[in-house]
Amino acid sequence: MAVAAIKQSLENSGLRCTPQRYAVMAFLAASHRHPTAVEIFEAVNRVDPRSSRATTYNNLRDLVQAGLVREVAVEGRAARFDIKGLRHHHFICDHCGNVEDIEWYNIPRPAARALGKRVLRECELIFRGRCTKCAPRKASR
Amino acid sequence: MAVAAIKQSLENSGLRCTPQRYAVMAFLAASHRHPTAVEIFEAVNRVDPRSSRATTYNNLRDLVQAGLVREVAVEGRAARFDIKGLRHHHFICDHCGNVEDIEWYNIPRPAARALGKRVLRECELIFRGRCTKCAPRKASR
DNA sequence: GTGTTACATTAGATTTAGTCCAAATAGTCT
DNA sequence: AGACTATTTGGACTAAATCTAATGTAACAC
Repeated sequence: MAVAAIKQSLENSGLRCTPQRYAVMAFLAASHRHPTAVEIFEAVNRVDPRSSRATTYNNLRDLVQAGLVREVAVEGRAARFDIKGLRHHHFICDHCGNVEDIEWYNIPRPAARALGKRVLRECELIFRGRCTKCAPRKASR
Repeated sequence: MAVAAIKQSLENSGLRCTPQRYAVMAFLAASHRHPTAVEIFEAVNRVDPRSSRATTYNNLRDLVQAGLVREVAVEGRAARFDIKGLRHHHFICDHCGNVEDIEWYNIPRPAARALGKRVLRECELIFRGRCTKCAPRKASR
């Protein structure tokens, strides 16, 4: 993702493109993993400009709220973050907790009856199992 | 779920049916909501026998590991637990964080190519939006 | 029954993840 | 420049969950 593209999407969302905010976006765009907030905080602080922990969390919250970033909750572990580029599903490794992308494909919506009066915003398919790295080993947890 | 049925499923999983463990299962079986660990802990402690916080967490961990209970991580909130009865999907309310069941229907598996060497254990469909209680109100968070 | 062993429970300290706060700073607009 | 608002900051704080080490309990063999 180019510098200008990040700037653009921040401004389109009514968010200022501050150095700290930009750094979070740039790191997420460059990373193909799904880092935790702490990983993002540390990565940003390895280069200038520095960012405080609170700012990293604030920015992640704002970016999620603006719909630019997705937050993925993982059982028993810290949440992971993911820039919203191509649509995709998620694979969560039972063993190491890493989140990986699975190529998008359409899934049928639930019956209107099953949904009732609920207002559906989005569906998300989550696969669980062993990632490539953890697959060959014997389960140990 | 009957007393005997709970006992049975615990023993089938190689878990002793201790009073504390039983109480967790019984509460989950009786509850149609998806309580958090703290809610379970408090509910169990309103009746005898009491259970410590650590025990509640231990038991939930064991039950999840045994496949009798499902843990649902919710962004920015405590995890919720769910006895594995009828298969179902989940609806998570953006507003109040409550988790509700959506009637099960089959979803297509990902292409073998997309999965690669990963070992798939299960798929889970998560819907997000507003639950019936939160739907009519204007968004406030 | 008694001993042995493995499984469970407990209270409380600890860790981890994340939020809150009030003051300082930096953009943006006119 | 001056006014105004968004943003950042460090540090205190909170909530969720885990760890620890001591104690208790149940099951099985003898």
